Amino acid sequence: MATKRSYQQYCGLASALDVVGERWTLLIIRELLLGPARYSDVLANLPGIGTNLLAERLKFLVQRGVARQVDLRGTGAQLAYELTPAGEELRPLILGLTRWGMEFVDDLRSEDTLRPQWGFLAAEAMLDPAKVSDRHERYEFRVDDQVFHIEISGGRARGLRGAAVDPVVVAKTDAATFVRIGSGHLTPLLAMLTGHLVLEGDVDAVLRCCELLGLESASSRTVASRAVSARPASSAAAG
Amino acid sequence: MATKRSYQQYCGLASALDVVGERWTLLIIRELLLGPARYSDVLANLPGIGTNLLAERLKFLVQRGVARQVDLRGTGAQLAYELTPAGEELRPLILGLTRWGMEFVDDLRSEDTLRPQWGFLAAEAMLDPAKVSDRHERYEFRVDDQVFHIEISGGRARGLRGAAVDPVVVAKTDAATFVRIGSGHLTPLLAMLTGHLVLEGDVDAVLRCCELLGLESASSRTVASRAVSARPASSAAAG
DNA sequence: CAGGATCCTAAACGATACTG
DNA sequence: CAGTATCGTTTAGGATCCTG
Repeated sequence: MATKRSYQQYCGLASALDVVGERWTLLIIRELLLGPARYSDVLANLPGIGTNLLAERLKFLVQRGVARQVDLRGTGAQLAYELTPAGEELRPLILGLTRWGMEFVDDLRSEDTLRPQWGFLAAEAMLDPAKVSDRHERYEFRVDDQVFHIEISGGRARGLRGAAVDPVVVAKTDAATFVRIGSGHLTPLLAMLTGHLVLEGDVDAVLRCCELLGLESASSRTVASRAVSARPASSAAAG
Repeated sequence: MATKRSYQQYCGLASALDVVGERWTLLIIRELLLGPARYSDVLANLPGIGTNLLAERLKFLVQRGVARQVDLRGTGAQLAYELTPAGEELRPLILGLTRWGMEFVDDLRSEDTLRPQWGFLAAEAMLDPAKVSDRHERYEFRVDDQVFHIEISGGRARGLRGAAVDPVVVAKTDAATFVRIGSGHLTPLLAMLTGHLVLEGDVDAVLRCCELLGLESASSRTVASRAVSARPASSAAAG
């Protein structure tokens, strides 16, 4: 039994951390932010967590009203976990942390776990609300086998899973390249030149898309300015 | 030596948690959000952390560029830690977590740690940017020995430490009452009636202030609606 | 006052084995 | 598939003492 450890501070932050501050918990919630997921799906995306720990965390999150179990048996799928509204409220915070953490992403090591669906969260995190154009258009992303898109409408942008209807930009890439670009280790230009990124669509639309995501599409200033925080050299290329 | 454990995931969130996801780390940063603090100040506000762990965490945060050491000797004070710009970027996220965690604040237990300066963060977290009036005015709070205020100006609200110039509202209370009100265990009205809160100033200004902080000044709906998420019964009253 | 060294305990980890 | 139970190993957490 988990002898629930608490900070025992009369403070909102400490209480929040008593609920979601333990190791693995926010990563579990990240998985659920992508939609309902089965126990084994979550387990597969969190190498090293151990079955008992995952079960305990999920149970605790359900108990605290952050997640709930849904029984989809009958619809083809079976048991799954999903976030409650209280859990969904963490989305902007987790996206903010994701964005903040981009600065600390080192270049890919061989032992790193990588899942294409994380690209969806990365894209959501990178969206700059202040840079949304007033057009109505969609940018589609195909990261390995995952397809998602960003919809611009009414001056607001939002990320959606699945293919876009009539996208003005389609970007095809692999998960490693996607995160490399997001973390500033690679520019879209360089990724295209090395064949890791294929961009289709109107040039101006591509530029708007890069702008929206805070990417310097052509120059390499991004790499230069971010390199300060990390290592001296790096080796690229991945399978 | 701390054999830094990492999630080893190529993802912004995992990287963020590798930096600030360990136990105590965000609470240390909370302390630094209130301004530069000495080692022993932080230690005093985090009962149970252990000196070596605090030293290790601080060292790690400095190493990762989230905090830095400042030498204030000569100005009367001495060595202190403060946040770097990268650390300051966590402010909205930590305030968001603080707000989110308010729902999970149980009523005060005798063993809970409580610091009046946390009220400042709580107030900052409760500020609803959508409910800022277009006036120019200041609300002052005196929580035990701590004084801070909220300044409304140009349609924006911000929290500031210290006394306000010409405040339209002055609220005097103790730290426990302050957090109780913020977490919905108590209404301002009830706190006044029991003598734990003294409000001075124009009635309309008080109402605007409550509105800004998301407080139902008169009704008890707040308590009723929040009670659902927690316990079946509760015993109030404390010293 | 700042923080290093030590020691012990309590968790987390990872593997495996088991159950409805 | 969705967990529970157990166990050996590792690591973090916490208390205490010590030093510059």
